[in-house]
Amino acid sequence: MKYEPKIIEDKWQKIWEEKKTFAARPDKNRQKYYILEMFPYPSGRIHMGHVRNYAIGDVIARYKWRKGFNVLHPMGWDSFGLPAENAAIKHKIHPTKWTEENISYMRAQLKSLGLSYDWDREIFTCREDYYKWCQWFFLKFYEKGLAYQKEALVNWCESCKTVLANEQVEDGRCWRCETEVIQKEMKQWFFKITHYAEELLSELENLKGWPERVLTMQRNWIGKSYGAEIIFPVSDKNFSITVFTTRQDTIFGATFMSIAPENPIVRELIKGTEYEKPVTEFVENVRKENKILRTDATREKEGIFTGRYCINPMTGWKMPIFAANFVLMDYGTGAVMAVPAHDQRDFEFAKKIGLPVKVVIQPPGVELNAESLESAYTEEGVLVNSKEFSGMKNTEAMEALVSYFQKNGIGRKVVNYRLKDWGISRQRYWGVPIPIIYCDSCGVVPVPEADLPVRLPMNLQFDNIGDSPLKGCDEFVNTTCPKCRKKAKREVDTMDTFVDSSWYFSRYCSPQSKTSPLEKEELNYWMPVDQYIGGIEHAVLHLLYARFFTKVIRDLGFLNRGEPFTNLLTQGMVIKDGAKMSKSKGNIVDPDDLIKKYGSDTVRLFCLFASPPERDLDWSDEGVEGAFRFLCRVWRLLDEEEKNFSHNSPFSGIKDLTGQETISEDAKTLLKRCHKTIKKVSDDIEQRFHFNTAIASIMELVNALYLIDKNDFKKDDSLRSVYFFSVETVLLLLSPFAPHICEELGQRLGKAGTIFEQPWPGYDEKMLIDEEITIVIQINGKMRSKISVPAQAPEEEIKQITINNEKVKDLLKNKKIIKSILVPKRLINLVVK
RNA sequence: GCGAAAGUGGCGGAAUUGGCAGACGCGCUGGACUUAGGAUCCAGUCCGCAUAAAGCGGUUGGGGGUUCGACUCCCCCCUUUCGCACCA
Repeated sequence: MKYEPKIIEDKWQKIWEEKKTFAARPDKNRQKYYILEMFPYPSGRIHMGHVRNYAIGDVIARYKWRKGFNVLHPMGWDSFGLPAENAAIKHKIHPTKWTEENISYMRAQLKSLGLSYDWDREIFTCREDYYKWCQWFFLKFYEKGLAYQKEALVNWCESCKTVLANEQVEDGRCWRCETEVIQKEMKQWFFKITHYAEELLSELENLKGWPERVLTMQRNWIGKSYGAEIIFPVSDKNFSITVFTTRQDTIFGATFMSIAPENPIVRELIKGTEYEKPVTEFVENVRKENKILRTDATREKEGIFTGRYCINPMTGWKMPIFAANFVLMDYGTGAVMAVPAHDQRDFEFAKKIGLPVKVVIQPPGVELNAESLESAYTEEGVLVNSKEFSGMKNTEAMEALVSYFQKNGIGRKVVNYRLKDWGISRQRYWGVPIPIIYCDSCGVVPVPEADLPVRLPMNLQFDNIGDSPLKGCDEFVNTTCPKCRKKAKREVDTMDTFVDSSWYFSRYCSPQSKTSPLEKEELNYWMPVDQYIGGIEHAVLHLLYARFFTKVIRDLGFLNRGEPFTNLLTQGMVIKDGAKMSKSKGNIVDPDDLIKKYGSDTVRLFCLFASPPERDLDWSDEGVEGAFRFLCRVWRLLDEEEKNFSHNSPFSGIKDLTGQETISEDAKTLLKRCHKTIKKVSDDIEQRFHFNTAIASIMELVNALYLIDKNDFKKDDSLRSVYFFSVETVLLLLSPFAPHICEELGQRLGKAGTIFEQPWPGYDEKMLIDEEITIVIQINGKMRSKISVPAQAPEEEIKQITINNEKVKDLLKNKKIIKSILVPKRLINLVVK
C-alpha cells in the first residue's frame, strides 16, 4: 500500500474537527498549559514563516497534551489594518469582504496543516464582538487618566494625506509614493504607557523565560537614566529654562545652552527682537527635515544664537542660548546645558562657533588642557575648577551636587525615561473607532458604555486615500451629545491595530463572553501564557504593549498578575538563497504547492528538522524531499506485516525486561535503543525545543529497524515482539511532528484508540544502562584506542586493561606514565613522558 | 560608534556539565535489485600522506593562554547578522 498523504491527512483532519479533539475546558484538577503563537494578519495566504511558527507551537501543544496537561491552544486573526484598506481602493472591494475572504482561505490552509487548535475560540479583531471591547478598554483607560489627547509631531505624507507608522517610512520617504515624510503637529490620542515605565522595566528581571536579546531591546527602549533637572534663569526675562542632565558633575563647565528648535521657549526668547526672523527661519528649516535625517549622529551640528543669555546657577556666568538641531524636543526637557569639554556634541558645536571650552573633570594622571583638547573627555575623573566640589571624584560629586541643588532650589534629582506615551490615533478607516464625541457645549465626551460598540460604517466609498475616511461619512460623524443631547460630532480617527493585539491572548480565555471583555475566573485559570512563540520583529512593539495592557487589566481587577507571557520563543526567519523569502526577491515557496505534493506532515517535519527554532531556517527543496523520504521509510516499516496484526490491541505502555528471561541479545539491544530514544526525544522537546535532534534520533531508531532481518523472527519470537514495540514507539514519538501518518499507521498496526489519546511514552532508567561500555584511551590527550569493559568495572581494572592493551604497550615503549585520568564511563587519559 | 548573537565538511546542522569533533539529513561515490532507475535497499563519504590493510599527520574564522584534555573557559584580532545610535 502506497503512502498517500493527501488521503490520510484529509481523513484525520476530518476526525479531529468532528470530534473537537483539541477543545479546551478549564479543569481545576488538571494542570493547565497555555501555548500560543502570534496570530496572523490575514494578508491572503499563509507563508513559510507562518508554517514554521505554527509547526513549532503544534509540537509543544501535542507533547504537553500527551504529558497530561490541560492545553489551551487557540488561533485567531489580527484583522484590522492598512492592507485591507489599500486593497479596497485598488480593487474596489470592501475591506470587510477582502478580509473575510482571506480569513476563510487561510483558515483552510491552517486546517490542511493539521494544527491542534481549539477552533471554537477563534477571534477576529475586526468583528464587532471583539472591537467593542477595545472601545470598552479605551473608556476605562480614559476614566483612569491613561488615555488623553494632545498635540504631537507625527510622520506625515503630504501626497497621501495620512499619518504613517514608523515602519512605513523608508529612508525618510513614504513607502507608497516616495514623497519625503515630514513632521506634522496633530491632535492625537495617547495611552499613558509611561505610567508603567518603572514596572515595565523592573519586571523584565523576572522574565527568566525570555531571550536576553528581547529583554535588552526592551530595556533600551524604556531607556531609564538617572540625573538632575537644573534651573537656569534667563537674563532680562522673568522666566527660567530647566534642563535635564545625567552629568550634573560637569555643571561648572557649562558655558552655553542649547535648546530644541521645536521648544516653545524659543519663540518667547526671540519675540520682538532682531533675532526673531533668522531664528524662526532656522527653526522652520530644521522642522521640515525628516526624523531619520534629524537624528543621524553623524549629522553636522548646527545652531543659531537667540540673542538671549541664561545664568549658570553655580558659576554665575552668562551663557548664550542657542537653538540647535541636535537637541531633541521629546527627550528630557528639550533643553540642555552645554559642557563642551565633556560632551562630544557640545564640543563639536563649540569649536565650530568658537565658544569657550572649560575643563572641569581631570582624568587620573593626565592634565587636560582646554586649548589642546581634540575631543570631549567623557570618562570619569576628579572635579577641578568647581569651587568647593573641586577634588571630589565625579561619581561622588553627582550626589553632592544634587543635594546642593535641592537645598538651594536650583534643581532636583530626577529619573528620566526614553519611553514615550503611545500615540494610538490613526487617520484610517479599517480599525477600531475611538469612542469619543466632541460637543460644542460639553467638550470631549466619552461614549457611554451602554452605547458600545461604536460601529464602523459599512457604506463608505473607497476611491481615494484621504485623511480619516470616516470624516466624509456624515451618518457616522453626526450624532448627539450623550450629556446635553445637542448635536455633536464623533472622533473620526481609529485606533492603532497594536491596541487590538495587546489583549487578544486574554480574550482567548473566554472568547464568547457577551457581558464582559474577560471572565475573571477563566482568565485566572489560563493566564499567563506558558509559552508564546513569534518573530523577533515584535521584540519591542507588540510585546511591550501587551505587557502594558496586561498590567492595566490587572489593575482593573481582572487578573492577579501583570505579566502575560512566562516563556517566549522567538523563531528565526525562513531564508532561501541567502535572503528572507519575499515577493521582491522572487524566492517564495508556497506552502500550498508543497502540501499538495508531499503532504503537511512532510512540510512540518522539514521545518522542524532543518534547524533549531530560534535560528534562521535555510530552505532546501532537497531537504523537503529528504523529509518525505523518511516518512516513506516509516510507512514501509509495517507494509507487508499488516495482515499479521490483531485488531484493537492496546498500546503497549512501558516495555521493560521484567519477566522476559527468554529475550534474545538482539531483541534486548533493540529494546534498550527504544528506551534511549524515548529519553532523548522527551528531553529534546521538554528542555530545549531542539526538535531537529529529536527527529534525528527517531531517524536513527528507524535506521536500526531497517537493519533487522525479519527472517530472524521465525526463530526469535522476542525479536519480533520488540520490533513491533519499536515501530509503535516510533509512531508515539514521531506523532507531535508528523501527526497524520502516525495516527494512520497506529490504526493499521491494529491499535485501539488514537495516538493522541495515548500518554507520552515513559522510559525505564534501568534500560538506559549498558552492561558493556566503550572507554576511549587517550595518550597525552590524543585518542589512541578504544576498549570495551563491563560498566561496573572498577578504576584499577580499567587501568590494568589499558596498560595491557597491545597498542598501548607499543606506544608506551621507552615512556613513563606520569599520571592517569579516568573519566567514568567515558575515557582514560595517560600522561606519559 | 555602542551592544548582542553567530562563525564547525561540498550544504543544513550535531556534540546538553571541559572528555571519541562532524550525530541526523542533503549532496556525492560505489554496489544490490531491475527491461530501466531520477524508485528502493546496502555500503562509503572532514582534509592530506600512505594504502593490500593497519596506520600517520592535520582540522571547529585567525593568533595567544588556562588545562592531563578546549568547538566548549579566558585575552587579542577578523568576518557576518541583528538591535541601538546626537537620549544630554
